[in-house]
Amino acid sequence: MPELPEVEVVRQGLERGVVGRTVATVTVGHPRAIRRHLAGESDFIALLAGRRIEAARRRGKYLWLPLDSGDVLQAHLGMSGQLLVVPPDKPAETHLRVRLVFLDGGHELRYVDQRTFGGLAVVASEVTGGAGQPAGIRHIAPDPLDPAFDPVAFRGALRRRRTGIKRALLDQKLVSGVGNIYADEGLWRASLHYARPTETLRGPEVARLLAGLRAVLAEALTAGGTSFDATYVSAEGVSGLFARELAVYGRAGQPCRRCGTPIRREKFMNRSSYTCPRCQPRPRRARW
DNA sequence: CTTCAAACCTGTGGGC
DNA sequence: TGCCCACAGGTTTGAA
Repeated sequence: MPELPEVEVVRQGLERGVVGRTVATVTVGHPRAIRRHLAGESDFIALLAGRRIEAARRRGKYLWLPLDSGDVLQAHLGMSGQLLVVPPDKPAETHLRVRLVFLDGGHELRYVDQRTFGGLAVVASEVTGGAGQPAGIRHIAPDPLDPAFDPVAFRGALRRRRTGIKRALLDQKLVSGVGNIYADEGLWRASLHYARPTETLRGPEVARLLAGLRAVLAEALTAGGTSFDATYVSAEGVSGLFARELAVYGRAGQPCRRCGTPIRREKFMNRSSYTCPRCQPRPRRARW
């Protein structure tokens, strides 16, 4: 669901809404939402109660809140997760899974998730990580907008792969934050087909792809993210406006914004891929 | 080690 | 109205 722009919008909302505040009580409404917290519900609650939230951080699609205990509250929104900062008297959402009440009696932090693919966990922060990065997400690569992102390493890693370019873009170990929407949008901007074998990519093509990804991610972030419905909203419940800027995603049959050819939708990796048949011709050697 | 399909969930919308 | 299928922005798992 949420990709880099949407998750970053949530992070910014958490920075405004919960950083500097101290947790009073925690309620877990669905055990599946904290299944990654292996020690269980009572341990999860005990590690949060009385702790002050020091910051709101993100890597790729992962979020975490460093606590004054040295632990971090880690979150992944999965396909349908939301972290909402709402008044305590607001009625419970249908899929409310976890509720954090604060000592100051102000707005609560609620984890709401229809499908529960995402969830929360309290984990020890990585000692050597510097920024207190959770140990469990060390394998997540920097995102294309991160100063730590290394384009040379990215190109090398791509060339060593034996798969199609879109599959590689969705692999968070290579580059993070990119999901189905922004992979399709980035590939369209670079005029590359999703089934292009990674090992055949030339240097300029990788540079074009990276530039396309960076541009679309930055523009989407400025617009507050992509939101087709009320599932993808900021911590304050606001929908982003980037859906109307999309070039290919969800635009099957509509004219390509570059050449007018109707956008094509295909099933790929158990999901949909959108391409312009003219701007992004299928490579002779296709791989997926 | 890499690659890939299936599984994990709940809900919505379209066709009949 | 109801039923059934396809589909939804992600990650993990296990098999090959």
